[in-house]
Amino acid sequence: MASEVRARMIDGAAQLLARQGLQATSFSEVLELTGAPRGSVYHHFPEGKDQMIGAAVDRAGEFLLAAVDPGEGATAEQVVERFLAVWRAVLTGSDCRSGCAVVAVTVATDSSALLNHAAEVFRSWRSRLGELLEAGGLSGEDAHRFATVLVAAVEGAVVLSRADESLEPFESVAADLQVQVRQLAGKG
Amino acid sequence: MASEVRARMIDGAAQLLARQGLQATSFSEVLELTGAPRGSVYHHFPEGKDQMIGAAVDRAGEFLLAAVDPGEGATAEQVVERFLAVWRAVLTGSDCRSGCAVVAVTVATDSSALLNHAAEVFRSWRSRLGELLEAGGLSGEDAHRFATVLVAAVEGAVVLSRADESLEPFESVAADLQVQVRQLAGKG
DNA sequence: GTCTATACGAAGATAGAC
DNA sequence: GTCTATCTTCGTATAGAC
Repeated sequence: MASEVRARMIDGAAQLLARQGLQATSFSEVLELTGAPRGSVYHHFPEGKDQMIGAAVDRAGEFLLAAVDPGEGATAEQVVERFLAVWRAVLTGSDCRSGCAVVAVTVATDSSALLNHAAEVFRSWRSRLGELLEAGGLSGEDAHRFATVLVAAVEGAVVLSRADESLEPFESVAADLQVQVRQLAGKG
Repeated sequence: MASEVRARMIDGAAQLLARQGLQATSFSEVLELTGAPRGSVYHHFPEGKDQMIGAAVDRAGEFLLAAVDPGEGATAEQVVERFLAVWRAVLTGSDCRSGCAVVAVTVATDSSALLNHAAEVFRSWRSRLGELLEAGGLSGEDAHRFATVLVAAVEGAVVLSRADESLEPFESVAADLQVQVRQLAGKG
């Protein structure tokens, strides 16, 4: 199926972005990683590289939304723990060499189309986490304010851990965020 | 003077990194931005591009340390405000198109030498902010834990604001960090 | 849908003159 | 210290066959 090769390329691009950044996410690398046929590049992405990168950013966004979605009745603390668990897994599963594909694109592109993809992903994360935190017991105001801090702090912590080649910065920030959400939940 | 051209190139590279990322920070771009003579590239950086980038990362690190250094007797709140002010200025002075050079390198390189430069810069920021926060009234434990969150959250917020082409994510995170430091200062 | 071949430009790096 | 010229490699993109 056509879309199967396309999907593999998008997933591969997202992985490469997270691990090596935008520059290293070339068609050659994606083809090598996925085993996709070279001839299908411009068949599946007639608008070229930015189209593939944009799709990879969207994919990374959807992946996190799916991973963070709890069953019924998650507390705010559990929502935070779930979000942290996703990123902890990214770091531990790669010896801290992998990070966030969306951040990698955001800091390395001039294309306003790609920036819009990234902005939309971040907005969707903040929005969904805000909803889940509110459903988990926080006030609407606290929930949406804290969701923004949560996304920013975790993204920053992932960068720090990649630089440090160590989980320590991430875990330090993670512990602090858990304390914060407990405080907010306790005051309600 | 030889080192004057070299210093201009390093400053220019740091600016380009912050604004356009590692890929776009080519020798050609640096020469165009700084007006440095093309012939001096491998005179000043015999080890090539990574040497220039590493120097630019170090430079960005030192710049922030200098900018955040207060006069005598700054409170913890003032230390936080000062750190935030530096990054707010970076964003407002560039229509949110500029971010952090160190982050840009961290997410875009495989070189462990460059990662070490970045890690050392982040470590120096956390360490110095921790000292200043402790001098500003926080307990030693609170100071160093909060310094890490501060760096991570602000770096993440700068990325979010670049993607969003808006100061809103940054200011939302900034407000939250100020509330946090006030709480920590109040409990002491 | 996939292939090969190739055009085109950019970037890093080197050589040798001045 | 700086210059021009050049080499090599690589990445994007296109053309046209199968």
